[in-house]
Amino acid sequence: MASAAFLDVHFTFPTSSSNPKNRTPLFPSHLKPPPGKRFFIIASNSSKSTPSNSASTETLEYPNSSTPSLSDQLKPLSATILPETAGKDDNLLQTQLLSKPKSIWVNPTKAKRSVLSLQRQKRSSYAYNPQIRDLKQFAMRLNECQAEAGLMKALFGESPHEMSRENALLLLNSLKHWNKVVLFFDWIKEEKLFEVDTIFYNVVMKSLRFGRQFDLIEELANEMVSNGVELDNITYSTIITCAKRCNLFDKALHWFERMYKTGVMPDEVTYSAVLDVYAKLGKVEEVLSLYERGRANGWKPDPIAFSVLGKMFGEAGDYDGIRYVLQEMKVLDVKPNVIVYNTLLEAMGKARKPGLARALFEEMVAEGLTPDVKTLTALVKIYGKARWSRDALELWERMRANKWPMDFILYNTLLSMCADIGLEEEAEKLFDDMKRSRQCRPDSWSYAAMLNIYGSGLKADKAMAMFEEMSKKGVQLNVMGCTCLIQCLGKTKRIDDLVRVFDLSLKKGIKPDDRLCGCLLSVASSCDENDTDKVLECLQQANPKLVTFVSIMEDSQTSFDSFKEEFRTLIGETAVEARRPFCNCLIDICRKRNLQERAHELLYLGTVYGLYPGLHNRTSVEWCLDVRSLSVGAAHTALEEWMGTLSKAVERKEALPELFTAQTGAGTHRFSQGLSGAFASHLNKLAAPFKLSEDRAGFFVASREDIVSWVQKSSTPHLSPSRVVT
DNA sequence: TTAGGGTTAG
Repeated sequence: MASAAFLDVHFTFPTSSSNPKNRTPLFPSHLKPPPGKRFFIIASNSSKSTPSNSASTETLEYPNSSTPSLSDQLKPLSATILPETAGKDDNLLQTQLLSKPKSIWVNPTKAKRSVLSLQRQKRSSYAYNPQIRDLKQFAMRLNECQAEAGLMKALFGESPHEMSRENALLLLNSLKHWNKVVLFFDWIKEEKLFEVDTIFYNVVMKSLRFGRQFDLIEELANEMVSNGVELDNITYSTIITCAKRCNLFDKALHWFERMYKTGVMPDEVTYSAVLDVYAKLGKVEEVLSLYERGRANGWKPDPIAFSVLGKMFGEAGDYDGIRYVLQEMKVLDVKPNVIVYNTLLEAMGKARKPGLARALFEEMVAEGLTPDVKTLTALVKIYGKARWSRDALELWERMRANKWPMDFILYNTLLSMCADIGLEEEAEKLFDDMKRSRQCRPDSWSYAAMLNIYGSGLKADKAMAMFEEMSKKGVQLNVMGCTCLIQCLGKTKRIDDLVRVFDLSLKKGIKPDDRLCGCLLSVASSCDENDTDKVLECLQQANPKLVTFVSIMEDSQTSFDSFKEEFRTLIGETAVEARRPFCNCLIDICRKRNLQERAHELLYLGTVYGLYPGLHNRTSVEWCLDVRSLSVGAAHTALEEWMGTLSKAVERKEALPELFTAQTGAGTHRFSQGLSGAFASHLNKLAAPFKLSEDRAGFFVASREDIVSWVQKSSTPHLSPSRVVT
């Protein structure tokens, strides 16, 4: 019988070796657990493994009722037994574990106790059922029937054939909604037609999983236990994956631990399902620990297990991890299938490795695999984010030449890629393709991508035409499309159109998010007073607290302390990605209204709350002000603040570096254009001695001598920083 | 296609 158990769970064997002295040592001497440490027990009293899928009849004794959780148990394991093995190849692992007295659980020539059964659970075969047609028809009738529970149960008795075990199973499999499946199952039990066994429970659970009814699944599992019906690997994997899909990860792990406790050894399906649970929890160490443990026991992971690992490393943006997965597959001679390639491509994208993603894709094609829509979607997205226009366009050509499959997500991803790279004509062509295609009509995402393209190119007429077209075709505008359009209308100063679009959007049910509010605030910060009021009226409907903050900001009676408190509350309630834009726009508004001190206070607060990380960089040879993530007004404010700081440093005769630089970026990014020019004119206004660098694009530079002489020449204390930020 | 695991969109 299987008798692996986790950790310091003591168990007794009702066999000749129940005396601990007769057992093979649990750990090789070099792997003995340090005193007081808990360990994962994976060894056994027997040199032969007898994996079993059935519930154990062995008595398991527990020293106490509070068994440590699996993750607690895994921690000491990963920290002590196998810490340096993760990420290394299998040979090394073998060498490490075989170097001293032979471990009973790593010797590949011997079968051994393991954490998983190396044999997948066998399914029972079934004979062809000649009544299948009638029963399927009967199932169809039941599926269409809307009757209440009592009537449904009466209908079950009208089966065209005798309700034998086989017929009932067939019918159970053919019912679509979990509600009816449960009703039918209850009926079978009430009628006592035959004993329901594990397979029946498994079929019902599968249906419940589809309906995400974890509570009901757990109820059934407990019913099995009380009725003495065996829970097998299929039962456990269904329970575990249902819990996972319902985001009940603790439940998933609870049932996994329970398997071991009741002596059921997981097979590779259950095991990889659990790897995925840990992966989804972001518990990389635990996943690797289980993985290595399985490997040390002779498990040859299949593509599905590697897909789980690949996805996990992708989520973590861990490139070394991705390489590890590739390496392991190579060592074990496991050929990746399309899904594994897709997962690894996604992962490469998340790890920001476009070149390696391209190489992997070529390898996949060279292996003779045909990329599917997910493969292509992943790659298109990667090229777009990397702004690799040539590769993106070549790929598109290839897709058409090879007649590779397309779907609406891929079309939309291609459109988004065009927006990222600024390929207007190509996007228009794609959009037309899409309109002509039978399966893929443009939807909200497609239109949002087009609005993004026209918006960033400031093509307000075309953007408005898209907006009208959507309305005519009955395509719902989404919040992203709305944001792109509003941004475009704001930048092209079509404020009346903007107000109309905004009002219509609200009527159509758009729920403004913080990005849209940031966009409105940005428009408000850049137009004349009359228009600003119109935009703030829109903002009032979307985010009244933000508008209130603007008036607090303008009120000279507001003390710094209460201003700070208001700012803290506002930013705390704002989505992370919109915080810096909010602060930038608020500073711009202050500068436009000649509220310089408030602008400096906002920059200070923004820095304190971490909205401008890396604004100031100091080394012994160079002090740099990096304003690339600032708006024009915020960059001006930061420059003034910095020059004030530098003046003080000179006056105090502090040690200064040789070089001072201000980095604005070269303006190649479509959002940062204009910052360099605006910054230069402000330098000019302050008569600050920075010059555009000839050899470092996007940098303004000044020497120590320049700065010192500038300070000495400036007789009046023209710039006194309100609060020094360094 | 009749019981279980992995992959796509600001």
